[in-house]
Amino acid sequence: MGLAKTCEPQQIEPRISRLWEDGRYFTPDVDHQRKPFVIIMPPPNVTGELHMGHALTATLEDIMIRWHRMKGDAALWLPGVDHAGIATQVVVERQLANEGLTRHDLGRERFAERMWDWVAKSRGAIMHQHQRLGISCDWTRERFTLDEGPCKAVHTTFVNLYNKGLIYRGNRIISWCPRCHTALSDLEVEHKDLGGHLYYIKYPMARGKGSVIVATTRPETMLGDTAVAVNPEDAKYKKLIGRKVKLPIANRTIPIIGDSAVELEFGTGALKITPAHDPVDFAMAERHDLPLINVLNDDGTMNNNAGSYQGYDRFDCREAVISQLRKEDLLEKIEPYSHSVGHCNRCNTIIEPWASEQWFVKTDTLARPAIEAVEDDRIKIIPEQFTKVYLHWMKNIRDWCISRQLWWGHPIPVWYCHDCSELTVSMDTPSSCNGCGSSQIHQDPDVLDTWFSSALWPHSTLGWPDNTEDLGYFYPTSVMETGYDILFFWVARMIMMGIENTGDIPFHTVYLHGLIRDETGDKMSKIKGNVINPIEVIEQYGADAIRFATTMGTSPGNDVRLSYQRLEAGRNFANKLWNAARFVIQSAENHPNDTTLNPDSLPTEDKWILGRMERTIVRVNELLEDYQFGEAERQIHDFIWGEFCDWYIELAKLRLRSGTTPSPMPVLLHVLDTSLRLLHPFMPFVTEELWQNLPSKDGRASSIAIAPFPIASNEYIDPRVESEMNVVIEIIRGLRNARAEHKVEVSKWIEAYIRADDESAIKPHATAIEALGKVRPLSIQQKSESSISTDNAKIIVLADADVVIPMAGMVDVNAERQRIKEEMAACETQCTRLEERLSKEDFLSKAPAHVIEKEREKLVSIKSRLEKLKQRSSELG
RNA sequence: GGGCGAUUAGCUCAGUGGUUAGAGCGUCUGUCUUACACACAGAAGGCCACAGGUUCAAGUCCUGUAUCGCCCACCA
Repeated sequence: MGLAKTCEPQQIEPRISRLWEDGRYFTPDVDHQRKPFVIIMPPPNVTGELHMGHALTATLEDIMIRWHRMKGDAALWLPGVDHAGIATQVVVERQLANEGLTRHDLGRERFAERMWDWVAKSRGAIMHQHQRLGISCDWTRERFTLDEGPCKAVHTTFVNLYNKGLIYRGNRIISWCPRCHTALSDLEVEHKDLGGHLYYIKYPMARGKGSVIVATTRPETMLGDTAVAVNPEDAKYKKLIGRKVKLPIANRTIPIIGDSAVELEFGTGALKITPAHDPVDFAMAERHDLPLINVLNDDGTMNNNAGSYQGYDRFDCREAVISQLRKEDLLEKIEPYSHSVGHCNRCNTIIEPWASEQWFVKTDTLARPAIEAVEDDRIKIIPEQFTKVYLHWMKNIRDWCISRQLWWGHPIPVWYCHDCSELTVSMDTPSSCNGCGSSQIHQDPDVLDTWFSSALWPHSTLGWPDNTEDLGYFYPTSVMETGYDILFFWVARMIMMGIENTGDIPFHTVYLHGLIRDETGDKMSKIKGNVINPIEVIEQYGADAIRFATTMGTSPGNDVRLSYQRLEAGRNFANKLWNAARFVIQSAENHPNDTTLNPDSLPTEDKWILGRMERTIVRVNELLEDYQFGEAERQIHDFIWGEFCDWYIELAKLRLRSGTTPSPMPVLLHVLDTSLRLLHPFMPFVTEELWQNLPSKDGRASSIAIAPFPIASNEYIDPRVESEMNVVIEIIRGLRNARAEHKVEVSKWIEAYIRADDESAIKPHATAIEALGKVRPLSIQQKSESSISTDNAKIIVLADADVVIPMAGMVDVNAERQRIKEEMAACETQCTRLEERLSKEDFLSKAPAHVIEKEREKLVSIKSRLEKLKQRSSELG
């Protein structure tokens, strides 16, 4: 049974997946004889389906892992999924909403059951979708952030950091999402410039006349004001410090304080202070010992501190306050004002700064070694420009709010006592208070930020805090490959926590890829409807095509615009390879005895393709070492399509048909086999399927996935062979060019003469030139035996040989004269330029010898060409 | 307000100091030539954003400018 005429991924992929699964090729053993190469996969959220970003991540990581596995390393790629706190809770809450329920209707326990039902479904779906991409990770080691092991790691870390004073609880300003009902870290707040207003409000002096005018963008927060601040250097207000103003609407009296944080130039120079709802004000309140008045509920409505506005939504309250102020003639003016407003990065709701009791990680101590690790190059970031970004963030890091008011996540291992103020922080559930021994204790109801467990991922997945064999062998890991958008969220925190927990860096290299965008450069989003679903694409174009489309020709850190054209290009390349292989395999069936490659008697084209392949292998290995996957892939693509298929196979066909010896069969098979192995990390399915169909299987690995990656021997790299073949290729191109230019019918055979300086270099290729240039007969002449009639001849001048094709009635001698004239002019210009360069003292003394030599050779060849052009020109008269 | 990136063919992008700057897609001309029309053959198409500088040599390094994009930042 032969191969299908077209590459059909839908037929191939399931079969190959099974082959890999049955072979257990992707589960490495701890083997101290071998070098480990380890990637811990960024765990996708258990929110549901994979998107294109995951496909890109998976592809890049698979390229690295497959390459190292083929090189003989113990390649471990550990997959997993993330419980993804808010994101997943939102998904399940939305399902409940469809049933007319909220999580409160169910209660914590039943809600947790729903969550785990969802996880079971989603976790399997993610694994299945990943497998369809053909990725070679070790599913036996798959982890979930809420598995027992990672949970133990989380608790251990929390307890350790608490005991070291690096985790603390405090009443501080945090960003609050009124829709998610939870605190967020600074990173989870997205700042967007919004067109708003700046409201100028009069605060009348408590005693005497006059007022102080303050400017604010959020007038509703004035209900929580506890002071007005001015700059002590401000001549205008200096004398007011210490006096009091009457807070309108609330009818409280609040002091005027002096603080240098107030900008003289901004607004009116007087600042209303709302410590419970603004970070700057909060800091100022701490300095001046001002009271905090919280006026907001957790859902963004006003609380009982807002007096008559209690129950108002914050934005309705703003309107109401403004109209009341207007009534009282306390609104000086309203100016349009564009400013940056924080939004929840999950639900896009405008966040509120809100003073509340939360847990924090003290980051400065943790950041120091994380900075050093990157500065002294123990951790290398690719592309390099992100090193600066990382260091800048790390050096300005602020404490990390880790408590979330959600029901889904790692519970905080802290218990409060009803009878005393002592906290019990413990790995295991305690039965009594550490301080007074009371059994009246209850656990903190909050959970940890999802990124807290993610920060431990590289070591928690390998078994930490237990001293497992995997941890000892596979940690530190090799490469952390992820998107640049989570450099701070994840990478930075993994470095801090990895060093803190294990004393060692979590990975040696950080490879950051760009974002997948649509063909117009927009981010893909469900709302915009421009999402390309990877599974649909796999079904339509095949997994190899999607892998090709997302990585071919891309470079680290740069965004990828994905289009259907790119996907088609991937599919087309797979099909091209498929058919080339099909040709080779079928030919091998017809020539079963031509199997041994004899290096001593190879024709030029054999040596040429082997040499070109070796060059490709050298280059590809260099590029892979250097994390230039897109460029490596392009090199392989260009070699397979542009050299192997376009030239070598075409030349080989002629020899196969005529039965010439030596047969090209061994070279065809060798180049195909090597090409498949070179390409395998990039396009695993089609290469495996074809490799399984290669005729000789003696002593070979059972899967291309564990076959050796090609290494160049440099045996066949020979510039003389390359230049000889280049002449042949140029002659053939010239002939085809001439035919096309003169619209000679494809079926028509024409005569041609080649005038060559070195007849012996061309003679062996005469048959090839005849066949591929479709000329017959072809005569090769010494340069001296000139004088070919030009009246009815079309003349083509080639680099190192002249080709003369007599074609009665088809010649335009004038056009040819013109062409030659133009080419001569171009040659002369270049000649002059080269002569100038070669006469410059500086060039000769400073440029490296091989560059000078090259320029000299170039000059010689151009001069000889010029000679030929002159001769031709004179023949034409 | 700081920082980073981009600017190369009609479009999307490679190009990591050294020939005449490349690829895919698109366009135009031919061709179903026994591996492949998801293909083959050929062609057209570039002041490498702009201005200076360094260098024997610059798309590539430096400085500045412009446009676009991104990240960070507590001026209400």
